[in-house]
Amino acid sequence: MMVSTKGRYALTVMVDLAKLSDGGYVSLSDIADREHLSMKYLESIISILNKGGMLQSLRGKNGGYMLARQPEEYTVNEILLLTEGTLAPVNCIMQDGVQCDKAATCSTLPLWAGLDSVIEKYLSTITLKDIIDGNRRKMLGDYCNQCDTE
Amino acid sequence: MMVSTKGRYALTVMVDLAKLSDGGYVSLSDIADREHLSMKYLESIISILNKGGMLQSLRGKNGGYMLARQPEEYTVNEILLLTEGTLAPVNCIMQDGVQCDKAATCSTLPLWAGLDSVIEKYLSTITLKDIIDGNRRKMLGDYCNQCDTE
DNA sequence: CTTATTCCTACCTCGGTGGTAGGATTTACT
DNA sequence: AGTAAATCCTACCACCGAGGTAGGAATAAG
Repeated sequence: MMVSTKGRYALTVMVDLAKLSDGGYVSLSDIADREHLSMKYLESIISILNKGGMLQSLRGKNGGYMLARQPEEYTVNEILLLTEGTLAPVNCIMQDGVQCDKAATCSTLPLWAGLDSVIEKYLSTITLKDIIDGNRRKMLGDYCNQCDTE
Repeated sequence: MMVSTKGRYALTVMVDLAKLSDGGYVSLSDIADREHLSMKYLESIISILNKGGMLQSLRGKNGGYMLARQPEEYTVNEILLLTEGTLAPVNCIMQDGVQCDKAATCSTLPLWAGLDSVIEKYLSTITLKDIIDGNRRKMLGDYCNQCDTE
């Protein structure tokens, strides 16, 4: 498992807010109810998103959260990176280069680096807007770095 | 983390054996020494590979392991699938379809399915031969499902 | 001043990861 | 026949992150 519930719920929250963007502040209890998730657990997750500058928040009555930018300005990659810390598929790939001491002679390292790159490229092309629009062609089908001109 | 040491070491062992293919049986202690890994731990991993039909083994003195097929006939995907059980990046994607009860209405499911597909496609194109040949272009660069005619 | 909300800190349980330990069995070689 | 070298098998264990729960403090609207 590469993406835990933390990252998955974070994305769910962001999508939920994206659907309601330009509708004012949305309370966490509303989100939790709509998505059938524990509000207390969601609290710790949305806190990461908020501190990471993804959201605007307002405390007190009638407070809540809203997106800080437009839905098309968020990539899935940055949302997951913020909440998960890393999306590297293996321990020997770190976010800022390589950590293993056998790296220089490791035959399998290029494979892991390639996998990491493929994942990052895919997640960086999908935005919140793609998700709320249900852009299945972009998400599911015929993914290609170079052919895709859309 | 999507691939644990189990899968990583399994691939390392397979690559090690691929480099020595057509050289007779290779003992586990030789592999462990060469790769600087615990022999006892490797034992449990190579047992999975062996039972999965990936290897041929010979017990007793001068025994050991060798590949059951040619290096180019193994994809990284099948090796990792055997040892890790699943390569799904999230819990809501299973090897044989979808498990979550909210699947029908889930906005983010197509994204996870797409990610799963991208990972599987990449790992299925790389063989043990690519790794021992150090085919960096195929592993690292310019990966594309449709353009790639090689 | 009450109510609804975000914000903050601490705590807990469970299963998987990453091994270790010890021995039984099999085969080659002398 | 006997010994050494190897695979095979079962059991065990410590640690840590995942996936939450609990309780309250601060803040803002009405």
